[in-house]
Amino acid sequence: MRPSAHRLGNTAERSGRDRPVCSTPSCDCCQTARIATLTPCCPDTQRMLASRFFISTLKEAPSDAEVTSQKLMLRAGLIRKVAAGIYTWMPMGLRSLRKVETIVREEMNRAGAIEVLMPAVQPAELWQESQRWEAYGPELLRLKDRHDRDFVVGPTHEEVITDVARRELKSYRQLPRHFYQVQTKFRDEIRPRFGVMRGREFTMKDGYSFHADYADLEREYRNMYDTYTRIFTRLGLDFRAVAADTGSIGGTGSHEFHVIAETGEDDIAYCPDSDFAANVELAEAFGPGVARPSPSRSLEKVHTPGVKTIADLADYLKIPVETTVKAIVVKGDETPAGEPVLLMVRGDHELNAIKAQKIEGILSPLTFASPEDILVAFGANPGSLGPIGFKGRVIMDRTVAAMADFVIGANDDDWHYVGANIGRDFEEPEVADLRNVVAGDPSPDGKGSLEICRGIEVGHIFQLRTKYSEAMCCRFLDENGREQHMEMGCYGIGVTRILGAAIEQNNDARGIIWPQAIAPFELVLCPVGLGKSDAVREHATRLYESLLEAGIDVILDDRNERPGVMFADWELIGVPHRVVIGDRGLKDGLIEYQGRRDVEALQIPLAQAVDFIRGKLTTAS
RNA sequence: CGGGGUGUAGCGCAGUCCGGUAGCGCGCUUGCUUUGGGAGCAAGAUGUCGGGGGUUCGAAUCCCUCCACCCCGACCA
Repeated sequence: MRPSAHRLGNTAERSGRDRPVCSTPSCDCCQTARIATLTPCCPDTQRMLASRFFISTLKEAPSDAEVTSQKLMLRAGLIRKVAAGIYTWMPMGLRSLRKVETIVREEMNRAGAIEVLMPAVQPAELWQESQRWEAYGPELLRLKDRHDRDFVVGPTHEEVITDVARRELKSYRQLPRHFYQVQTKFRDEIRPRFGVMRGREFTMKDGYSFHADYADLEREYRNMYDTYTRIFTRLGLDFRAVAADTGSIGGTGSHEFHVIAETGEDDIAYCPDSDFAANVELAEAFGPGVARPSPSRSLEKVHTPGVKTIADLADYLKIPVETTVKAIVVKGDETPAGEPVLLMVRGDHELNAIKAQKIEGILSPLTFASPEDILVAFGANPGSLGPIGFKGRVIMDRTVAAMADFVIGANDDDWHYVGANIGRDFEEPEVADLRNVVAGDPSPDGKGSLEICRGIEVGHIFQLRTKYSEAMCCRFLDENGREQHMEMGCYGIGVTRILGAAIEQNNDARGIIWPQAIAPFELVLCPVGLGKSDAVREHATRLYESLLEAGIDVILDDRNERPGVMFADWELIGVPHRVVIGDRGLKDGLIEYQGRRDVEALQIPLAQAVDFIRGKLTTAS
């Protein structure tokens, strides 16, 4: 430890202690230290004075900030932008970041995972071995060292960890093993956006588990599902585990963990009455579950001049959109390729490309038929298309299958049919799930109906199986002495993104409202008139000491700012609890407490302050 | 990468069309007054006008070029 003048002059105060500590936060020694040296005056306590900390708030956000969390993080001085998608974590933001990391580590350790730290820069050879050197696009940041050897800045660490595992784990006796790390990743996103929510450089907790058989992988997968649930609960976030597409990674099980927020990038369908939740693109859409009514109207061709869209049509005919049917023409993949296929979806529903392209005979990725092909096949242009008179393949959505007397294009420009009926007016088409689910649809698990909300993906767990162990020869000897590939699981948490998501979910006009568990400070103590009132100074100091002693993560705002400035700063920063101490209340022996979400402050007798605050901190989330 | 837009003081912006010695608000510095919701008065400091090239007596302004950043589309923690 570096000796400093102010400490040496304060020996009386530290007698009886091993390490130098000054006894009051606003003592002369600290006042001197503030000018004399940057060494913290009390490095061995949690002591935090606003005057020694770094607070840098902005009244206006930089104009390139887009979303709420980004603006607030910039304004509150949590982060500063260095380049597109690359940020410096300022002291205030770092405190929150560390708290998130700590919770993640505690729960990962508790779940039996073991921490490692792998390099950010990795040799190209490993990526070539897993074939991802080619498979990964420009998102993978590649670089050369001075010897002209290829490296990447790791966007993820499957290769490195698999390399570790194949060198270290030889026997089934060493399995299972779960290694995790908290590391900086780099993904050269085409379009970094939304501040810390989609940065290029970001912190991620990534864990990789190795198993002797699939049953054990499944066991660990459930263990991680529970662990993630515990982590996001402790973080104080409103979240949902969502069934996800296994995508190109393959494997059977995959869940995303989403923080629920209006500004999220993903649509999630969930059932309020059960645990069901899935990406809107993935949730199965059912029909109304009732038999198709029999036709009650005759088919009638009506003139609809200039009507091109479903909205126009409903508007023009003054009918509900739900009585119309949308016709979408896509390319088939059967020979001859590109043969148009007609898809029918109810007017107010949305075609789901993922579902459609999975249907046999439809070109994947889903491709719309060209206007020329449509004209040839239908004799009309988009806007007036329908199944009546069309000779090709027709597939209708389950909901359409239960409709009668609907409105559909007449395959004649500017004409539609009303009173159209399946089977009577055209041949019964194939039925498939073609659309996105909407709010009110029955839940696929049969327990009530679905709601739609938006979410921010903050975690993802999936079963890799043997994809990497096979590609990289990661094998072990089983109890029969036979060589086998390890089963692998992979579990990620977007640590930096969590902070953005937490703010998206918790803010108001004044600023951030941190969940207590990840607030940079739990409590701020604001003395009013610190510079001119001895009583305020004395009581604030004493109360501050008591709060520290009670183990509370408190900062004393000793900047001697005007109250308006202090309040505005701390509300922007989002500290969840505030205590104000001033002459006004002190003359009646009172201090003031206000929670960040509270409308009014409470007057609390000074004598009960610590107990009261402790109570508030333990009951708050 | 394709299409659109913006670069002027630490932050937010005006000035550019129509060339003539660069401005406003916030912030910053100093002094005095103030001190329960982003203080008042006074005095100050701060700009390669994104870079380079060109046109012109003269360029933030017109032309060319490069760069950075942002917005709209596919990826992902």
